[in-house]
Amino acid sequence: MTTTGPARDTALHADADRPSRREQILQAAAQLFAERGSRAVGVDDVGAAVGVTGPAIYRHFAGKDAMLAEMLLRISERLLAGGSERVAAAGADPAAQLRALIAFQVEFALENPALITVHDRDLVSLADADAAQVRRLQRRYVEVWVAVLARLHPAADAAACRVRAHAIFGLINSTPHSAGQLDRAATAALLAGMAEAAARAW
Amino acid sequence: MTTTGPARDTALHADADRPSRREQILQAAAQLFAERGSRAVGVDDVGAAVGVTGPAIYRHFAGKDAMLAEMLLRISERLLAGGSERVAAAGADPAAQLRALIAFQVEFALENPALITVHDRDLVSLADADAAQVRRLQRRYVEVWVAVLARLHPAADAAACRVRAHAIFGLINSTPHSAGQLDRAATAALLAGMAEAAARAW
DNA sequence: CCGGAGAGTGAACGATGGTTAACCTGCAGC
DNA sequence: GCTGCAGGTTAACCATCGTTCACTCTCCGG
Repeated sequence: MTTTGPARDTALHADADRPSRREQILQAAAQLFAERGSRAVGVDDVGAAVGVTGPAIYRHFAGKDAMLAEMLLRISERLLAGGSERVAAAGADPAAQLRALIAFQVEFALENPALITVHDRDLVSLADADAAQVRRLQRRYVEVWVAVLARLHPAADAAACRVRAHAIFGLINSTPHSAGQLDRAATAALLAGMAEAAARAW
Repeated sequence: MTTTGPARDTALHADADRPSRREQILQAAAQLFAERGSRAVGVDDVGAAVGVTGPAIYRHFAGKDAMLAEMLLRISERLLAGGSERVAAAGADPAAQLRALIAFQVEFALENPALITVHDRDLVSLADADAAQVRRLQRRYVEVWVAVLARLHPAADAAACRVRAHAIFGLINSTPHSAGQLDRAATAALLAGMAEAAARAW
């Protein structure tokens, strides 16, 4: 197993638009973690996926856990930031806000099935402090949804809205399980329709 | 083929209503696997959870993988059998069949959150042959749903129904994420309502 | 009373895999 | 040209953990 040509080129004349080695590692790791689970993936595997040996990882990350922690933190941050942003941009109508949130989540899930998979499968593999941080971010994202759902269901209490939000996440985040069944646009439309129906039910 | 009858060996012990040691182990393992992930749980942990040492497990299972394999196979079998049964008992009306399937899945998910969690998180930790067997059962269960959904949406093709089925599973199987928010009955009603709305959307 | 099977124990073995150490290399900038 | 740092490499270290082994101990059937 020797290094192939292209990996060398990027190291030589650091192309600005080409992702850095660090980003390559994170992306490759996400893919592998999603396929086999983080604990079943060795540092050597991640290295091999980007054309280096295992210990080279330690030039870019403090360790395997740090890699996973950064991965999950980034996902949670992207979701929270993106969700908040879309709601703010959707005006004051809760129905429009809901549609914006759904569109965002569907888009994210279809664009990053590996991240979605790792996000909830490997949270338990995190050190306590990191897991707590990720959960804090997740909770805030959930509350963004809950705020919108609460305005759509004035009679429902927050707990019910939370259950509802998690259910919608589960619905939309099912994409890794149904990959390759339909083309992207059709899947997006179907999931968005289902999510909206589920959000409004009762 | 180590699948023996349910509680046959309880006859050996005086108190027959207590589950056999083998069943205790499976149940404790399911709980631990759900909490930390199967690869993070040691044989010693499972043993300790039922009051024995690690190696004692080997009196009841060929190994750790065999334990996980039996766990996942049982879940898949229970789902397939239960789903098929409920559909058959629901008569010819596809709407009634759908309600029966939803009620069954909701009931199962609320009754066995740990099994639901392990079922889709630790499938990747299985040996190839076992994983293939589990996936075969899962596929058959999905097809039970697809058959019902296809009759509700005559214009939709099988692929769309499959996406729909996975989305509904995701919705209902979100229970481990929203545990403790509402009481069981309220959660069941909410999820069933959302699932039905999602199933009928468009 | 006796012997065998089932169940459990503590100790040891071996593989796996994360991490570290020591060493190499090639461009950057005085 | 020297020097330094960024990034890689190989080899070794070490902890963890699944698994096996050689024993007990305790029922129970004959």
